Amino acid sequence: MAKLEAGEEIRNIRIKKVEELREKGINPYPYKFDVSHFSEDIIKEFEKLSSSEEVVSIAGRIMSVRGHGKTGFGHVMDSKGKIQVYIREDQAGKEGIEIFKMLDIGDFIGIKGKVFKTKTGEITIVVNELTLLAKAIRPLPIVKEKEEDGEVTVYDAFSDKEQRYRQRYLDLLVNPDVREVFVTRSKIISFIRRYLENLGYLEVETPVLQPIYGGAFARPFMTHLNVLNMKLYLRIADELYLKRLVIGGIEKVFEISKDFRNEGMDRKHNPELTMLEFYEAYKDYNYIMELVEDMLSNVTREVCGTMKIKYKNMDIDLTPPWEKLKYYDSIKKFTGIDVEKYDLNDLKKIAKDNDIEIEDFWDRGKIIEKIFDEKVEDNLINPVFLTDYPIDISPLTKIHREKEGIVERFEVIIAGGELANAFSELNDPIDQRQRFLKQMEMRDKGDEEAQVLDEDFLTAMEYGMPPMGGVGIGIDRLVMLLTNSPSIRDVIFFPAMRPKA
RNA sequence: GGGCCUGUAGCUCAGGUGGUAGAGCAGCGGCCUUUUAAGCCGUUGGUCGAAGGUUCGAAUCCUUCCAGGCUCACCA
Repeated sequence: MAKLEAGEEIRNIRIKKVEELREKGINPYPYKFDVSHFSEDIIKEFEKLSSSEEVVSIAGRIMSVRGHGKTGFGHVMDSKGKIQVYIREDQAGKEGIEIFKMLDIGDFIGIKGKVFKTKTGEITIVVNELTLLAKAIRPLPIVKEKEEDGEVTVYDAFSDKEQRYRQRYLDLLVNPDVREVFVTRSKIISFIRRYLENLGYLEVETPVLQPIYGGAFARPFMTHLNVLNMKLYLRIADELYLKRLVIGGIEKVFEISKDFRNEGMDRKHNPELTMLEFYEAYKDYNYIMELVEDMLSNVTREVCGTMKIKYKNMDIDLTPPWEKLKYYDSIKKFTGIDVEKYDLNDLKKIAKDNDIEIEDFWDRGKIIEKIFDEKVEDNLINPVFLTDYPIDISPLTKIHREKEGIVERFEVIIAGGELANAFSELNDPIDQRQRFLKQMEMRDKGDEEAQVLDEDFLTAMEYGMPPMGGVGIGIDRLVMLLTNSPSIRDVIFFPAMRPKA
């Protein structure tokens, strides 16, 4: 042992117990155990199980122990909940009691026995056979609960956020709410998948490793492919590959994927994030708006039981129809500034007058976007479709059919945050090339997040791309909203953390 | 990156105008055949985030560093 670590003593005692068990002929790590019921089933089917005197078998971790000499109580936790077990020597034998006395909280055990109710009315399994399934040699954080008039008071909750994120398995074991959040996350993703499949969408997988990254504004992660001695990027979006597939005739396509953005980490950002993107040929952004509204309001009802939810201290109603507001009108509404009337120099001055920091090389669109982010976004609590964005900040979006300088794009803002971003997709290859060139110009001027010209993508487009609508939806943000989680770290099992010192 | 705050036993936390540490739970040894924050008796356990400094003496004061939280900025 190179170094004595904290808790070494407890660990040594437990290792000694493992040896003792082996000496007694008990395998502390056997291979299997047949489970007949989950804890929850036993509680639900109690009447039947107790009158038939059926022997049930369950497995799980022992989470509390109360010994009483030749008897003892404890709670066993499995994937569906907890149930009390009661052991007594005249039922489980001397060996049973012996094993029971050597148990530590956190050990996996298997129980065979009949179901009954204690005199305090708790459904309990009386142990006929106790099998140790796996000995734990580190102590679990102990959480004690007291139930009084239906109110559960938690003592010594495992609450250190750093440790909870770093050792999520402990967090999951000990804090039941955490599991709930992730179960909901899974339900949300599964609902969306079914929803799109029912509409005839095909789920696909496109490259994570890309020679040229694109489809969003973000700094990428870089890596290297040894065999071809080439630089590769981890994707920041799926967009350009999914569009290639639509070009290839897959007219309704979606992907749920991890994207990677080499940017700051905070309550709303994690370097790897889960993104849903879907594209449908022959549709425009109006259609996508309807679809997104229907999908998100229904997934909300599915997992929350209602479309009226609470997020932090906000009451949010996702019942359709959602408000529609033109992007420029939203700025007018909350700042009084009619950005359309001003040219680049005017806007620079307005930004300065409003204490909005901008870079010299920025174009109109970037400045307008910044004004929006600073002054408008936080005010939008209930779902709103913001429509018709400046062309400068939307290089993959088709120009507006009626008005110059803007594009057919919308974002969904809920609770002051962007949840979805969608376009009538640009399918004119000549225009697309121009937009890329403009982005390259911005990059040369110092915009590190400007998009990169993708010749291979342009080639694909030049073979003909149907008109289409498409959208990207941040799944982590959606899960945050629907589980009332204030931080993105609460909806990602293993959020990015600095390595421990 | 800025500001504020935190880091003491396995967990949750006290202590702190400087005199090398405490509680509850967990653990360990007992007693106990319906307990449930079980109880009762006894008891172990900590280089007080790290390093350096001031001092006769530092968990406490100072500096730097590390990790984290909140917040602002940045961030499609």
